[in-house]
Amino acid sequence: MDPRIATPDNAAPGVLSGVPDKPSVDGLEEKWVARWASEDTYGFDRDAALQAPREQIYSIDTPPPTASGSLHVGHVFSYTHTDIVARYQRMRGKHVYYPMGWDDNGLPTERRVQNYYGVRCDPALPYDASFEPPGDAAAAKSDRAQLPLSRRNFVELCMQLTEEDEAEFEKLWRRVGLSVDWSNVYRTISESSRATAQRMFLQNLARGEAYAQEAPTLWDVTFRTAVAQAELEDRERPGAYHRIAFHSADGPVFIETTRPELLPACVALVAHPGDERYQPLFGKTVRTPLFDVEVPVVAHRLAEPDKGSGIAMICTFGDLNDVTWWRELQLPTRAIVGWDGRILADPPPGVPAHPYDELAGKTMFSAQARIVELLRESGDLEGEPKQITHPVKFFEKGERPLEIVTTRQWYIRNGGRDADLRDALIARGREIQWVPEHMRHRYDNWVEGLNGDWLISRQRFFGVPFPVWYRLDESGEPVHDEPILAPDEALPVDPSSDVPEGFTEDQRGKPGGFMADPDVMDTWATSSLSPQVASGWDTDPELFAKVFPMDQRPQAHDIIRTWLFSTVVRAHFEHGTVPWSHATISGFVVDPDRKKMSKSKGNATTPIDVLERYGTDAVRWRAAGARPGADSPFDEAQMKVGRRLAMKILNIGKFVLGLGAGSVDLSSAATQITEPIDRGMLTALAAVVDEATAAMEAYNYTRALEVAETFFWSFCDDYVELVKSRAYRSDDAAASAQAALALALSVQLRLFAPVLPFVTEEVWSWWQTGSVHRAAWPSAGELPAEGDPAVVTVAAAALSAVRKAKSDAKQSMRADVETATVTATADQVPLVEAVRSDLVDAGRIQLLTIVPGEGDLRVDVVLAETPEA
RNA sequence: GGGCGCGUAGCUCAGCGGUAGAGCUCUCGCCUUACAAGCGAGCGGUCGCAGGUUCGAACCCUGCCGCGCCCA
Repeated sequence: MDPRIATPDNAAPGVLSGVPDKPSVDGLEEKWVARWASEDTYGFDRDAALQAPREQIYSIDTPPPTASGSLHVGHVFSYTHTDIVARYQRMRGKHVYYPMGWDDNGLPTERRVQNYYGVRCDPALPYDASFEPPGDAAAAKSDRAQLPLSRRNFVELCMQLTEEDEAEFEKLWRRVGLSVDWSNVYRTISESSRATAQRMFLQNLARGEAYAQEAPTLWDVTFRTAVAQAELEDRERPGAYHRIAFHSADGPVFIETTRPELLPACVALVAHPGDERYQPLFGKTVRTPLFDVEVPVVAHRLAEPDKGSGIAMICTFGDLNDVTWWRELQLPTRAIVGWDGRILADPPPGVPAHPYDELAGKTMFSAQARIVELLRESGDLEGEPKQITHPVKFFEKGERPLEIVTTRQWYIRNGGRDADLRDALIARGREIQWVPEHMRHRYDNWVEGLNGDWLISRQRFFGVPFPVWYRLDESGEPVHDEPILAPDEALPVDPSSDVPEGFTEDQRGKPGGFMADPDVMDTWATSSLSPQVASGWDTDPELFAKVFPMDQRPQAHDIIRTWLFSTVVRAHFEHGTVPWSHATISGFVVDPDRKKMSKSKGNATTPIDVLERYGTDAVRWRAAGARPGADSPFDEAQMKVGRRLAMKILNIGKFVLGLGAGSVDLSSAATQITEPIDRGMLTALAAVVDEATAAMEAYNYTRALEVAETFFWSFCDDYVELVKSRAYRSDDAAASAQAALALALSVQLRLFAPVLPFVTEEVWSWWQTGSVHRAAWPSAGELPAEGDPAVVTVAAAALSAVRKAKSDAKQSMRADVETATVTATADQVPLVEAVRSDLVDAGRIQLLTIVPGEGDLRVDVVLAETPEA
């Protein structure tokens, strides 16, 4: 038995057995986490839910945390927000479908495995069944020292490490008190998730919503993978404008460029159609310096007259504008940038071998240096390069500027190239209830700014492969136009080890044989299916029909453009609906400098430490103080306040139950409550219940907590102080107080239960059966409606005035008052009279006089003589 | 450059047309039989600035200034 729990022998007289002598918040997590698990308090009753009407179900599309990462206080806050809502909905009697997922898919896991084991994936290597990871991982930090191993071995390590990580995460989440149904956990890399992702992809493909295309693509040269628009970020980088002369019959035409090394890739010059300076040149041609290639001068609205000389070279491809110009003006392609970010060995057609050979194989940096030398020698560089800083596109996880490389990639349509689809997706956004409301602008903003379809293929290893092979023709070239798709019953497949029907493994990579599609899906392409994966689209259609579209998608605001949007796209195509009715957007926890807390910045606070020092309830209390969508600073002083509230709930519970409230029959309590102040207090509580309920319905858990808490402190400090001596007695007036205390405790424990699950459960367990978390959310109907709350406020004001007199006289609150004269308005006089006896007891007043008067309530106090110290 | 949000007490934030609020901090008290990891009392603000609407503006409107985030 827990030593903190008092046995009947040492329990205080009149206190229920099981109530500890000295309640403590410490140790409650261990006790209740174990009990909730063994009693399956948060289990989802599938059979009952299937019988229930849809509105009796509440389903949550929990964000699967990145298993390879580590959790910080920010995660604890946002997951707590969701849990508060889940607990509330459960208490409202709903079947709460609240699974947990792990995102163990993608680049972060790859990197973690590389660093943890000191290995790297080399897809060319064969599988080694006896492979054991090196024990001494720390020694192998540098890229060169990493041990190469096959893709299958690498993926096995990914699976292994993420499983360990996930076990740790689960332990932490349980300690945080998440009321997740832990029998329902999914992994984004699991067989069923892979099957879902592949099946959904094939559906998209069959309906024409997915397609492959050879096209210029933003390319990270470090990771050697394509990246999507959503993964871009602009960074300010130094650069220089080079003023370069193109040659025409009428003399030189000067352009200014930050990328002179792309000169051999130039296919045209472009100026704005309204730019009078260049009107005469439109439709004519000029010749490039050094290479002497003839290129047209064209007009396009995207050219910026006030940038540089107002005329620019179009290269294939220097930036996204080049891609637009190339596409819209139907220009030729002269690609010179390779997958490794170096200049290709051979010049594009029409470009002379010399001086191209001076650049071939060079990095962009050295190529630029060399071409500047050449231009200077030929006299085509005018003046010195002008240093500037300008925004350059980067992969958000990358360290080198992106290049644009023409590759074959898979895309899903997202409205970036289709106005009708874009409008339909914006309309979907309007069907979603956003919390807070203004977050929908982020969505609209993003969808309206899309400039291409969603690129979903990545040239990586640990992810869901495309379930596709290609036949190889007689010369060994893949026939991309006729992809071989995996049959539905075979999913999930790994085309790099599975063989398509009609072929044998020894035909892999041979002319006349086949090859696998080498790519894996982008992490968002798989996580965009979290509602389908979590709800059993692929595994439990009956359940899926019941819980989808889901009720809530909780997430942070930084991934509205990625996770949220892509989820909407997939549901729109597959189901013709939104994926959920509500999107609840939590803010960040920021450090004292208002910087987002993140592990990479080194300013993250480890949650376990905070949870241990202040207790889970204290941390959850602080989390609940951060309103939906609002960033909130991490401040340890606030945790202490939460801890104090948790302690207070334990203490008031113990006290109230000890006063006799523990033996009150709650079902008939209302009939025993006769004293005006008791009825007034409960009627005030009824209003609090209504307000808290309305706030919770609007997902405003902060407001719900605030009203409950304000009431609670005044309940403890004023009401309980006023009635406690009466409650000690054994007459009808005592019974009234005891019944009121019991009702108030029951209601308040339930109001606090979603935010403070541990202490409320502890106190509940002292006198009730079952879990408070399965009890009904309180309703105003449980409480007397006709009491006058003003009785409590007037009595509290009078008591406060008496306290002030004692405090001013530097006396103990126990000091006797000889006379107290309350001056109150005519309306208030009967109210004060109604609490006369309680007031006299609480204030230790020998003679209380109540007189009518004007203005605010006033109490004139004469303290009794103090005995000489 | 566009969008969104935010500027209220030293700090964190409520309030969003009717006499400026809470918690923390700070100060001064109090062994008070639920709680000293507690309790009581107090100090503290021209509500970013400037106009406007109104009998009345922290709140509504306009324009600035500052901060943050998202997108170009």
